[in-house]
Amino acid sequence: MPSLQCASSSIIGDQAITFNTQGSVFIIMQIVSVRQVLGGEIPTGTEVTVQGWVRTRRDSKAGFSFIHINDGSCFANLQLVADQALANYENGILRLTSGASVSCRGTVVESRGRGQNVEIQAAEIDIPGLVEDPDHYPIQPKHHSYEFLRTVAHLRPRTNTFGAVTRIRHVAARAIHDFFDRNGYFWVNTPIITASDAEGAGQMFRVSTLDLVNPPRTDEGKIDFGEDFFGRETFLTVSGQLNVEAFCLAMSKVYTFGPTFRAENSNTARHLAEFWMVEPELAFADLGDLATLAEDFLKFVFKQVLERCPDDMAFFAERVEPEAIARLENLIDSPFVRMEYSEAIDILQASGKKFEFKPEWGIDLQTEHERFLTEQHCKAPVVVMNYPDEIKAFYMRLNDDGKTVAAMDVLAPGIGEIIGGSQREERLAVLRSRMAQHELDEATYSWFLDLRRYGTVPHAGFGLGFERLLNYITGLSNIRDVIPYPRTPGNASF
RNA sequence: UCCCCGGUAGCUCAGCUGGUUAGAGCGGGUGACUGUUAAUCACUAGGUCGUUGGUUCGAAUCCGACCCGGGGAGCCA
Repeated sequence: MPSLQCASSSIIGDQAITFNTQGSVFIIMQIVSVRQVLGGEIPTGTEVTVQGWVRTRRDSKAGFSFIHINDGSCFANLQLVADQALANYENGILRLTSGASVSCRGTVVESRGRGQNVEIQAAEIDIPGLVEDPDHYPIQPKHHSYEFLRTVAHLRPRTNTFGAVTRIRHVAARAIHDFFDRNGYFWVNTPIITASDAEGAGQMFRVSTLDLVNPPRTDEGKIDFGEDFFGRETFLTVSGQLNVEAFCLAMSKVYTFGPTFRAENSNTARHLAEFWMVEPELAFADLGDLATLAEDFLKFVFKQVLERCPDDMAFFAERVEPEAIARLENLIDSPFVRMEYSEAIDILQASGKKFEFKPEWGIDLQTEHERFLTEQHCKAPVVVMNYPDEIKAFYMRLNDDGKTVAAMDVLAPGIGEIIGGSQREERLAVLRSRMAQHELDEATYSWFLDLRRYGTVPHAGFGLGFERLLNYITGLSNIRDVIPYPRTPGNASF
């Protein structure tokens, strides 16, 4: 609290702290977090209450026990020293096992052991909940496989790994909002329920209140969605882009950040049926502006995570991906590699590598191609720009060459496509002809076409998979390990 | 959805060219010891070997089907 220099008092959660003009701290109520104690915010000699869950307990026959607790506030555990003189020592403290909850009143003291600067000399340890059946409690102080932890998604927040993931996820989300806020973007909450299929970005989940067993039928015997809740077929959104474009052409700089749904039968470490997507859209901008935005954006988020989560990142570097910190630092310091799609194809063809799919102008880049470019050729994230129009969506802007569109993908080592974006086709006539090519019904998109009729401007935007970003930051390789409750084909447990 | 690999104690795994009572480490319990650090040492409990059919005198082990998980691919963020 050194930054607080004038007399003041504040209440944060359950604690009330009063400061005098000299900066001394008087604590009235003293429920504090492990982070505050270990961070040196609480002077030694102060009586406090700390609360959390037991990680390990060790007993000394000299008549006391060491209890390590974690409350999620930070990576590190706090050591409680419990003397046998405590009233519930025999019946309570000696029965503490991993996972039990404790509330401890005690004094912050300098530690007499190594491994921590301070610890709590307990005066009283309340135990709201022991672990029943401790020999079957799944979370032990040892290595667990990620596969196993997914089967206990309700308990894995208690592990080092998932605690770190949760804190980093929070900080990254905050950083995303901060980045856009500082750069004049407005957060637009686009609808979750939608009647339009955004460019066929993927299979959609149907939203309906019809009786599935006996639905109303039209005269032709088809299901009568006119009788459905919204009077038409509706789905969960696969992208907020089309909706946010309308706000872009009024607010200039906007973004969405929310859940997105894809009913694809994708069984990979990179796909979820429910994930969070960030979609900025900026007016009066071209593809180059967009690539710059993507780069600035990623660098800002990475920087924030490194600054605010050093302990968590150190853990991932030590246990998961040795390069986790170094590669973020390198990325922050160096410009992204940008290349034309045509150039990427040339590089792949000249590489002499044997690919399962032969790189040829006109095909979409395969995972093996992306990996070569990011992991071997550039050893850095790569922005590939201007793809053949046949392999990209209808709304992407047709380039003057007539055969490519102003699309870009940001590819990250180990993850593949982390961002996909484009400059949008703002010319009404061109957009209509591209819609015709894609056999899209103009009536469905009439409002989207209006945006080109009434004060159209060049604009561009991208989509970023939030969980893929977290995979890249943490080095965790499976997308199911960076979201609290993963939804994948055949699995909606918890 | 396709290709490959796997499912043995609460967890991580060994055992699998078929053959007595299926093992280890961690975790749990008991005890010893210690300002301890995923402590250490001793003892101990704990398993219908994914499910289901089949081959065989005999199956954790071989074969089929199914379920679940992992890796890779496609689709994409």
